[in-house]
Amino acid sequence: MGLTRTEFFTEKQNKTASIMKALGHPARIAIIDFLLKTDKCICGDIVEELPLAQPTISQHLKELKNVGLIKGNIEGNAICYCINKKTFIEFQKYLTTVFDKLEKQENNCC
Amino acid sequence: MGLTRTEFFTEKQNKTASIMKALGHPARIAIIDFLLKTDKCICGDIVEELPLAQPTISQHLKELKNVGLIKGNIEGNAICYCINKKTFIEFQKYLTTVFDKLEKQENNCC
DNA sequence: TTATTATATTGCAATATTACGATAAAGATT
DNA sequence: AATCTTTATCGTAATATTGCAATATAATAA
Repeated sequence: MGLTRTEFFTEKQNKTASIMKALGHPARIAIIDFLLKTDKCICGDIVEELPLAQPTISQHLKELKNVGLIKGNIEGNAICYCINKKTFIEFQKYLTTVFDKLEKQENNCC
Repeated sequence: MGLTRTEFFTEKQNKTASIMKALGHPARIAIIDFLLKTDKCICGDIVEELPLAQPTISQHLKELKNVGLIKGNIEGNAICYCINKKTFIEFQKYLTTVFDKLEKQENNCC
C-alpha cells in the first residue's frame, strides 16, 4: 500500500523515526555537518557548499526544519539557518537510553 | 530524478545516512526497542509483537540487517535476531562527535 | 520603479519505499 | 514421506522521495 502505519506505533517511536528519517540522506547529513562546522550559522552558503541544485537544497532544508533539527532566521533578503539544539538534545536522550540498554545486554545470542 | 547522489558525499556521510535511514521507520524503531527490551534475542516473536504482516516484518528485518544494525542466527527452523553491538558503537561514535560540536557551538544566530 | 539577489514553490520524471497476498524454502514433527 | 512451522522471496499496488528546470516571492540596490 505504500503508506507507513504510524497509528500502530507510539508517539515516541514515530517521532524518533521521523528524526532518523530526516537524517537518512547524505545531503542532509552534510548540511548538519556544515552547520556544526561553521559555528555561526550560514544561509545560502550551503547551496555553494553542496553539489546539488538550489531547489534541491531548499527542499532538504525544509525537511530538516519540519522535524525541528534546524531553524531559519530571516536576515534581510537572506535566510540564516542553524542547528536547533533543543531537538538534538531531545534526540540525544532517546539515544542515551538505547546505548544504556545496549550496555546492559548480556544474553545476546548472536 | 529520484536517485540519491551518493557519489557527491563522503563515505562516512553516506554510511551515517544509511543507518539513520534504516532507523527512519517506526516499525524498525519498534523492532530495535523490542530487541533491546527482550535482552535475549527473539525471532518470530517480533511478528507477534508488531501489528504488521509477516512479509512486511521480514522486509524490515532485512533492512536492519543490511546496514548491520541487527544479526540473525539460525536456530533449528527458526531465526534468532539480535542487536549487532558493533554497528551501534560505531554509530555512537559519530553521534558523540555531533553532540560534542553542538556543545561547543555558541554563536548560534537563531 | 526597475533590476538584482536570495530563497521558496510548483510541476514533473525517475526511482524508492511500504505493505501484503501468494508462494517458496528449509528444518521439525508425525 | 507427508505435514507443520518458521522465515524469505516474489509480484504488485499505492505512495513517497529525489532532483531539477521553471517560476514565484520578497527584500535590497540602483
